[in-house]
Amino acid sequence: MEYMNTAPASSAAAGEPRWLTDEEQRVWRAYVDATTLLEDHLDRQLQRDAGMPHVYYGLLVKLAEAPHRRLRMTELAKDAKITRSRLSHAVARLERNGWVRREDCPSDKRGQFAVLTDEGMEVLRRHAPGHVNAVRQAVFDRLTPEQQKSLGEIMGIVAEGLQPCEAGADLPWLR
Amino acid sequence: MEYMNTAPASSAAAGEPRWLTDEEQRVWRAYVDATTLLEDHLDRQLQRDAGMPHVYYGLLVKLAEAPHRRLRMTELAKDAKITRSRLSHAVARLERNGWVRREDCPSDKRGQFAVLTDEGMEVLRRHAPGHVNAVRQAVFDRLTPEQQKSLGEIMGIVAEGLQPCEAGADLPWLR
DNA sequence: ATCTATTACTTGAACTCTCAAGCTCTACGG
DNA sequence: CCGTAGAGCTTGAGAGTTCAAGTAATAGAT
Repeated sequence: MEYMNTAPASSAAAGEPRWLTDEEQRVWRAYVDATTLLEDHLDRQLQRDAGMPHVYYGLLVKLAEAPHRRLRMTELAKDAKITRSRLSHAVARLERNGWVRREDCPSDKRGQFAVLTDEGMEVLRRHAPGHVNAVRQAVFDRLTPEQQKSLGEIMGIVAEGLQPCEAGADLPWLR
Repeated sequence: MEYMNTAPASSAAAGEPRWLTDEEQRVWRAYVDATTLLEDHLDRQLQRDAGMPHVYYGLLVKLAEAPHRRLRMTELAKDAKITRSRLSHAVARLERNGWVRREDCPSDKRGQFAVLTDEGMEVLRRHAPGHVNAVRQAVFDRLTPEQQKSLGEIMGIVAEGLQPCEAGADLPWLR
C-alpha cells in the first residue's frame, strides 16, 4: 500500500528495490516538507518585497560577487545550478527590469557576459536585509550551532554527489 | 560587496540587519545548491520515467496512503504543502491522465475528493522503485546513520517553523 | 428567515521553467 | 584553407506555478 516502505523480507531478488525503512521515510518526508515550505516562503517574501523569485535574487548575488560584477552566461548557470536555457530566460527578464545588462565577450564572439547594473546593485542592497532576515528566522535562529554545522556538511555531501563530476565532463550543461 | 556578510562591526543600530557569518553563509549556500540540484534531479528522473514532476508523484503517494485512496482537496493541499490553486491545476492534469478522479463530497456540496484510480495506483507501483532508487543514491547512500538522523531532526524543525501554526489559524491556506 | 462572513474550490492571465531545436562562432583535423 | 564537430547561447512552444478574482455552499448572527 505504501510507495516506499520496508521490504517484506530481504528477498534477494535481483530486481527488488531497496525500499526505505520507516525511519528513512520520516527523514525523507521531513526533507521534502521543509524544502517545499522554505522555498515557497522565500519566493513569496522576495516576490512581494523585491519583485522577483528567489532564484533571480540568487543570480544578482552571484553577479555582485563576481570580479567586475560580470560573469559569462555559462559560468553563472553553473554557479547557480541551473540550465543555460533557464538562465537565458531569467536574464532576459532581469534585463527588462534594468537590473542586468548583457555584454558581448571580446575574445569569443559567441560569448555573452551578464553584468549587474548599478540599479541592480541598488535593488540588492535594498532587499538583502529582508532576505537575510527571512533566512535567519526560518533556519538559523531555530538550529543549534551543532545542527548548523551538520546541515552544512550534509548538504555539501548531497550537492557534491549531484554535481556534474566537478571539472570532469560537464554533461548537465550540454543540455 | 556581499549580500549577506559579516557585520563590519557590531553597530547596535536598531535597523541594522544581522548579516550571516561566513560559516552561516557556507551552510546556506550548501543548502541552496543541494536542494536545487536534488529537486532538479528528481524532477528529471520522474518526468522521464513516469511522465510527471516530483510534486505530482507526491500527490499520488499521499492519495495511495489515504483511507479509501481519497482525500479532500484541502487536506491533500495541506499534506503536500502546496496551495489549493496549485493543487486544482495539478489534479486537473492528473485527471486528464486518468490517474486521479474527482468525486463530490456528499456531506458538503462545496467539497471535492481527489481519488486515486487503479490506473494511478499502477503507475505508482511501476515507478516507485526508480524513484526510491534515485532518492537512495542521491541522499541515503551518501550519509552516515548519524547524519540521516540529524537531517531528519533539522528538517523537522525547519518545516515546523514554517507550518501554519499547526492546528491554529491556517493562514496560508486562505490564499 | 435572512444577511454576512467564511470555507471550499476553480479559473484565467501572467510569469517561469523545460525540452528540443536552432543559430553563430570556435577549434582542429586533414 | 576548408569542413565539420562541438561550444555558447537563444528561442518557441508546451507545461507548471502564482496571484487575484470568481462561484457556490456553509456557518453564524440577527
